[in-house]
Amino acid sequence: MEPTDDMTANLERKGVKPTANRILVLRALAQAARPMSMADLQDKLPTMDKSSIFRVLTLFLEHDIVHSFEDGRGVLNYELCTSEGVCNHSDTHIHFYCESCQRSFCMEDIPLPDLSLAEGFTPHSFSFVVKGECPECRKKHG
Amino acid sequence: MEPTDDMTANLERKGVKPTANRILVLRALAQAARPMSMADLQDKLPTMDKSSIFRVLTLFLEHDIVHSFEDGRGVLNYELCTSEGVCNHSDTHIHFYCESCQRSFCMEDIPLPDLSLAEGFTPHSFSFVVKGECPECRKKHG
DNA sequence: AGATCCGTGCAACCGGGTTGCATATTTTTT
DNA sequence: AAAAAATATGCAACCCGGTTGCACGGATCT
Repeated sequence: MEPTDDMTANLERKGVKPTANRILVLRALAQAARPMSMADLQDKLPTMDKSSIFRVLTLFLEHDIVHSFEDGRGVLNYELCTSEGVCNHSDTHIHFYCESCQRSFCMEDIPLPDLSLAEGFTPHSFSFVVKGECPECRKKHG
Repeated sequence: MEPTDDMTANLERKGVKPTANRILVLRALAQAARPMSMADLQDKLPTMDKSSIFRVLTLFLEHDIVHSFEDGRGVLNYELCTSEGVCNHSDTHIHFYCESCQRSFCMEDIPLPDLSLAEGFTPHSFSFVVKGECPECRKKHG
């Protein structure tokens, strides 16, 4: 995990004032190294109010620090944008949702299939989720 | 639109007793010829209670009369299963969600891209949604 | 210091979805 | 046809994720 100094630097580089709460959220996301829902973050950050987490995430979204997507249940998940300059937006990769442990995974390596839509439909973004069982759960009780 | 007799026959063939409410829901879905959310159905069927619509839909799901999927906002949409015997489940085609008019469309003709998941991930179902603008909205204010 | 701005917590709200329960309505039994 | 059993419906209430109004509190500026 990155030390707090790096967290601070990251936030400042993206134009966000590094308050205590913002560092908490950023660190939680970095530690998880996996998309988290607001509920996940509330569990992990019991000192923070739900609305504060929400506002920090909203701010992070606006500043391309995180991106969000819906997991298989219609719940928003947030994950850190990886690359330095450009945000690795959710519409550039597929997500896997484990129906057993309710966790989301990024399938960064799998290329997005390029599909040709019907005439007249203008795509803005994509949301591709594969639901199933993750390797860990498969081992445990597969 | 199908006459009421056909609606009744359809329901009976799938093993569902054709009550007045069930025919109403079935007809609404058939008329729309497009996925509908519960909210859509509540608008279209003001005589029916929300919970009744919900229970009819749940029943229809169990009997492969409709299938459901999440549109781009995390809202469930329901659409009639087309083929006679086998249900044309949601995971067999892509959906398009128009961010302008909030309607969902089925892209039945577009083949599902076959993607190879990372080792150990077991897929059960897919949810592929493309968000953007539909032809109608594009014309109006595109 | 005083005035201002911004971040935060609390409570309340919203909308989609879901359930418990009591009342209809239909079906079965006699 | 009446009584009993089973099923369908409406109403109200609830759950949960997400969101907002508001007032307090700490930081910033001059």
